[in-house]
Amino acid sequence: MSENVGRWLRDEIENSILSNEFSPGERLDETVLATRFGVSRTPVREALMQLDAIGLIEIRPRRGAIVIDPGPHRVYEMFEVMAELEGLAGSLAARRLDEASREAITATHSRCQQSAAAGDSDAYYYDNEEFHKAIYAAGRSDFLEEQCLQLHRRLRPYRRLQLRVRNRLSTSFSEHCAIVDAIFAGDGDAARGLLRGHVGIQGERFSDLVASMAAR
Amino acid sequence: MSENVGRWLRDEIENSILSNEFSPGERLDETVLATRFGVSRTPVREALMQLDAIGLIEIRPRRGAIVIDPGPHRVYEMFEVMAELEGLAGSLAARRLDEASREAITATHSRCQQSAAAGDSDAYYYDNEEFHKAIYAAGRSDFLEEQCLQLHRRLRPYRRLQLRVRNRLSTSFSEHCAIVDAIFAGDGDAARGLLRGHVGIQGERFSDLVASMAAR
DNA sequence: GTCAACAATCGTGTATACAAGAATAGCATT
DNA sequence: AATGCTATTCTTGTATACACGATTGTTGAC
Repeated sequence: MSENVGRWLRDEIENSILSNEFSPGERLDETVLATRFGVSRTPVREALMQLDAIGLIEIRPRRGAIVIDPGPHRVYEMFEVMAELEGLAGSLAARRLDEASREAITATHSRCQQSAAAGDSDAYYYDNEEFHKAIYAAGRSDFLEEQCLQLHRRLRPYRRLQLRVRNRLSTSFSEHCAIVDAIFAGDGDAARGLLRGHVGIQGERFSDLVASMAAR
Repeated sequence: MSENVGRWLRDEIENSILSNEFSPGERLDETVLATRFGVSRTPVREALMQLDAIGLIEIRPRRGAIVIDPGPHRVYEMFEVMAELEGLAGSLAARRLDEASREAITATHSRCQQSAAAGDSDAYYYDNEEFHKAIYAAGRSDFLEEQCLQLHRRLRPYRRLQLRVRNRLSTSFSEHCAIVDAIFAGDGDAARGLLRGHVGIQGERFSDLVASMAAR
């Protein structure tokens, strides 16, 4: 547990939302949360205010907090921005690559290879995250890295849904290969384009997403 | 004043920070703020938590809140991301332009022309903001628009500093012209590239920024 | 004279009490 | 029976009280 209850609650509730324990549209009652976590309403309120500021919930004055439901279209927009940011990170990584980042990317990439070969979708889900985080870090822009990590978190549930789509696993890995090649070759523009394509969800992948969102 | 004191305070303190009334590194004492605004500590704390979540201040547990000092390098990184996001907005705008957005861009653009011609740097500062906001809106992506607006806000003080640089006003406006042409021509890639160049601060413009930041 | 330890003070973190607005249910009236 | 009004209840918003940790100042020892 974090140093103060407020932050701990924020993380706790945030996770509950991102893992769909609190469904979109659901009302978050301060008193209920307070008793549930065995604290007073004060830290609960502070956690909620932060989640509101981040954009995970909406606090309607005098009417309580509800979990925001992004809806397919907004999720698409979020992936669109994510693709752009990752593209930037990739292009920076290609230009600024140092030994440590190179090793981190290689390591996570080969772990992806293993889980892809094993067809282990859960393992790949985790390794894939680490691979992308290695690229964010390799970009050597603290601000960009933070923005990427934040959006990455918010998109986590939908990414998980996506991996369930047939063949997505091997497709994803071969895209990773091309990305790694571009970055290691120092080709920023190529890395940017490949990452944009890899992260963005166009065409039928969007309908896959909509379908899997509706299926929950 | 907003519906509840907490939000009002958040906006109030946020503005005070962005307008440099609270300098970076300054300690924000809850009690002092509470008495200053004539409220209790509770809404002050809620406002501070939100500003912490946004990234404007840092709350160190049991040690109070301080205004974050981005420092030249981090500001550069923020402009880098801003450039990327605006580039995306521009490319979307070029593809999705409708009549209303076209008119909004035209209107704000011509207002920029007037203040640039008049050499009125303060007026240009304002009109420039509206011009960029018109492009965000024209992209027709709510999420992207929100992200752009938020970053735009945070970069506001530095943008103002930049305009003080010699000749920046007319240079800026001629760049606007090219951007408008590209968007109206439906050339997304061109719009993206031009906006990236317009917003980003490379080369000597970065040293201009550092110099003006140090001069404060 | 300097450094360390202890005490006092100040400020944050949490709980609780109180006030005010929103939702709801019951009653009356048409 | 349906609709509108009122009263009650429930939840949020704000204030205040209390506790605990951090900071700082003072005193004593080396």
